[in-house]
Amino acid sequence: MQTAADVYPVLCLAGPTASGKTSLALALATELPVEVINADSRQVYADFPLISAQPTPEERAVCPHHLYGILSSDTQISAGEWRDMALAKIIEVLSRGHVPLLCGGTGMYFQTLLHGIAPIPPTDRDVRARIEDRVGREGLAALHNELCSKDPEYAAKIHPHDRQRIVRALEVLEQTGRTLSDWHKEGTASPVSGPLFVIQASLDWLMPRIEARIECMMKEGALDEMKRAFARAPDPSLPGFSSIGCAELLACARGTLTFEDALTLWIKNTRAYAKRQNTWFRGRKEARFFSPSEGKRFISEACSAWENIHSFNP
RNA sequence: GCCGAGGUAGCUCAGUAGGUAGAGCGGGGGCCUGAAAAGCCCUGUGUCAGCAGUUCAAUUCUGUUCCUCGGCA
Repeated sequence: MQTAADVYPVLCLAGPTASGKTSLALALATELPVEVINADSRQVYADFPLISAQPTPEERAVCPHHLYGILSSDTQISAGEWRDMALAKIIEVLSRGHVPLLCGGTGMYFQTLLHGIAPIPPTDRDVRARIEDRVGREGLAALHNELCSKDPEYAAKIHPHDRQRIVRALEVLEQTGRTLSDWHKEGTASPVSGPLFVIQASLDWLMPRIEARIECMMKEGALDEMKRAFARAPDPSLPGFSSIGCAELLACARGTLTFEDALTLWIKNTRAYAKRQNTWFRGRKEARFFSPSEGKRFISEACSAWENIHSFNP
């Protein structure tokens, strides 16, 4: 049973890439003593401030920002690890009497923060590598069959081609001795609560902004940023390199893509990503949607939401 | 102007030994419990360039017109 003191209030601002989250967050900072906490799985990497569209130093100077550019490219982060870091930051911000504003585009991160995540212990990288190796030798179908007999409940939920989830399920089973579906039945209550504001922007509206942003990134040295990161850690399979744009820029640097083709591909992939984000957020029943032109409404609703929360948590 | 190769889904192309056609990409829709900017699923009727001919039947054969791309002039 949770007491009121165990509930940590937050404000959440989500939306697809290039929908204007950063500027809205800063606008809110003029009304409330906001501290922004990053809820974006790519903006945690220090080597890619430009490519992952982290707030600029000028933007960060407006109010405190947390969890941006904190990891090296070879460091893996998981949704659960992010949640633990974010929770620590939230508590810290609240202790200063400030407003934690979670801001980002990673739907799953908001999900884990607001609704919790199964308490599965971290898994060993070697275990996954071994299972991946088996996929290569025995074929995915064999491992899917294995999952069907060992954890039929979870196997029924995923597609036989879903390699990532098949491997994950077998890995958890091997390491914890419990099935994933079993783990998922554990209570996942979260001590964090607050409104989830979502910018709802159509792809038609987003596209010109995405194009402009990427062209701007190119001008501001995205290619150099990638080259520098690569010089520091010359392995594009490292976790930090999975931002959209990295593979495209790397191909350009290696000469397998022209500058123009890399740009086109980067834009295309970003569009597909924005589409997926929209699909994710659209399905959140607790979300409070607003259009990009309703920034003022967001500000006032966020302010009154915070006031309400505060009357319960003085 | 001549010779050759082509004109099939938004794009790149496959194909039909004559029975009105299919992949990839793109687009659209969706899923999502620790890699999530990841991963995965569903979704393709288009005068098969135009016209005429042969045929029960032509996108497929023949003729012709137009267009594109090479080569020769």
